[in-house]
Amino acid sequence: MTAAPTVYDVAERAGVSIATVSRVYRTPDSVRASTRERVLAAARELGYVPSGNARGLASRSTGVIGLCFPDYGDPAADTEDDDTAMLYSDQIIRGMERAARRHGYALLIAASLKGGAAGLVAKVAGRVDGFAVMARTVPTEELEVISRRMPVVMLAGPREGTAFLDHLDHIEVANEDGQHELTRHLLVDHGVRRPAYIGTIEQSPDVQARFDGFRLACREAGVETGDEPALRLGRLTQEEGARAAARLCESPGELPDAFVFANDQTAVGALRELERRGLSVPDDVIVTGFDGIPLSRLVRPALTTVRQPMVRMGEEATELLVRRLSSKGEGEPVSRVLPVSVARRASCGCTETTPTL
Amino acid sequence: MTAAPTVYDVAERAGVSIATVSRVYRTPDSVRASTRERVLAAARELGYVPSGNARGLASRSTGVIGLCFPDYGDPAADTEDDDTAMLYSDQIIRGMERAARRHGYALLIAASLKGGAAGLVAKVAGRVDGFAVMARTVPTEELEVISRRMPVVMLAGPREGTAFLDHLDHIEVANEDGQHELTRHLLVDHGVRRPAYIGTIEQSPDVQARFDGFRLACREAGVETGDEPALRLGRLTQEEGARAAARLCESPGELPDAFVFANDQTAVGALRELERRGLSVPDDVIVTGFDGIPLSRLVRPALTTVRQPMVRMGEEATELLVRRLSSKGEGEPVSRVLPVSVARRASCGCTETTPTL
DNA sequence: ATGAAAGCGCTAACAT
DNA sequence: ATGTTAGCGCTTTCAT
Repeated sequence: MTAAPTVYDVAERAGVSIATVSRVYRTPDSVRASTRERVLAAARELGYVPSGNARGLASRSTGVIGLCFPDYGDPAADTEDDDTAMLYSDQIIRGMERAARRHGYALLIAASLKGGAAGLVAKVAGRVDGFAVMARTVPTEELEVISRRMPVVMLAGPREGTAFLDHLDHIEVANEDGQHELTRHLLVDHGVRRPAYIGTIEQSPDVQARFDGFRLACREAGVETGDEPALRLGRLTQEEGARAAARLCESPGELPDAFVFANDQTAVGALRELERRGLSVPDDVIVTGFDGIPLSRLVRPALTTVRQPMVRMGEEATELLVRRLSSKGEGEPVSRVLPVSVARRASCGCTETTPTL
Repeated sequence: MTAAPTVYDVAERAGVSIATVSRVYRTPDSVRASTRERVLAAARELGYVPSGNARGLASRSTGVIGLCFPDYGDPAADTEDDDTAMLYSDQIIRGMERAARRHGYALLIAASLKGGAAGLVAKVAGRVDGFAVMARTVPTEELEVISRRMPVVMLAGPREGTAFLDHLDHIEVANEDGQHELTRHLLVDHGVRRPAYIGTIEQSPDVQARFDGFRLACREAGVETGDEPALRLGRLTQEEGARAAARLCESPGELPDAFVFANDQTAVGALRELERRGLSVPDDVIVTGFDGIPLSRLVRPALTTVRQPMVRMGEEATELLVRRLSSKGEGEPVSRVLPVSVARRASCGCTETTPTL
């Protein structure tokens, strides 16, 4: 690896000053065409590439926005299925990148390490003009400090917990609305009367909002529910979902006519357990999820769920950042709620849509 | 947005020199514990975050690796399906990021803009310690120049064309082997005798290698094929695939007993066209693809195809880069070929595997 | 263990 | 239209 040429090398070779070289890259029109050509030629011959670091340092801007996301451990999915299971973070990344590209920004992504997110923010923050953070990724305190220096937008993904710093921009999805609509569908269109909600132990805002939507729908339909979910799970995994289904089946009294899960993973786990027990979905019991992960389409019966627009969330995050960047961060904090949509599939008794061709 | 505090601010507040502040962040052990605490405290109070740019400039390294990928236009998939369709680039990104994380690197991603990739490399190269490039993303010439200054690894994704710069590290998948194995399966296990290969007009190395694998299998099985694919397509899209199927159905003579497509998209298009014509897959004709995109599982019949390990490719890319970086780029260029695996599904007459639960 | 000072490669006034 | 000259915020010898 040879030492990289600098503006000085190019300038000397082209017989101009370094300022001219700089101009050729920043404002080509401010340089006479013939001069520009000479500079460009010299640069090409030398293999010159402007140092992003030096530029960033001198101009106080990088042309890069960032994303911090949690270390999702290894995807719960079997390795076989590795590339089918698209994680939230992947979708958000895609959305952010796409929008960033349109605005001429590149995207820097970094996940917290399993151990601690120590230094994650610092690492990213030091190299970008602004960034998005998936909730629960970094300590609130760190964000507090950094958001005074650059735009930060909080992404309330699924299963989050942190109280939001109220001066940050913030994007979330309509958890309550989605669960409400889905539940109403079960109650009104499928005549469900004894739905069981399966939530989590630690009440994250998202899961709480979903439960609220569930209860509201029940109340509206005159269906009785307690103030508590039928069950609370420690983690929202397939295993836990399967165990939840087992518990519900074995508990005394009448079997609920619908298992309403707080996410898709657990619902899929339940599907498996119910099949093992020889129970039919949706005939014996309806099962629904939340999130709309790809797997929800693949399972049989296909899972009725609430789809979250994660790609869109990424795009919105970028748009928000770019706007802040061009307005120097002025203006009130924005809080945006993205709409969700209910996917009515076979697990609630709706006709399954044909796979897209 | 307040002006960001610098080492000077922290140093002053902590009553030390800027060198000490710097040491606290780079080599904490070289600073007395009490001093370190004072510095850290001052930093916290001030909301100090080290400037990645300044660090990079002074130390000539960024702790970031990059990825340049092509602008895949908007995904062919319907918007509805947006989050189900995981692109290659997404998978490579995931793989690279995962591995990068393990080595303490962050990942900078940037796609070429539709128009031209002008400046893409420069933009990325200026901000990273090394990077990967998906084939056909940037002009060979630019890479030539840059690879003299930092590690660059070429990712021969699907449908590529550029001749490889032979001094770059390079990762590709076993296209020929995969197509060979798939074809042999059709010939030997399903008794196919008149397979038709559908390739592309511009012979990219990947597609060429696949065709070579196809021919080899045919030769071995004593099945006659020409030196040319039955059909060459302009673009590997679903539309083109559907048109190809139509052409093959309408051409005089016996219908081929298998359509062997160069990728999944086209195969899926063919599936649709065949269904429209009332032909049964695999009874009337077998259809196979190549790539193993998620959609290939979702269609009915599920598509038999060759799965490419794109996530793995991303991981390998990072590993290669990291190795080069720690060895200062010494050593011969590496060229790695990743194994692929055949997914036998319904479209060739194999029992369809139950969707993963 | 800590400090002083010289850059790192560029941009951004300010001249000319 | 082009050149001069300070920095930008850090790391890195070299001293102490």
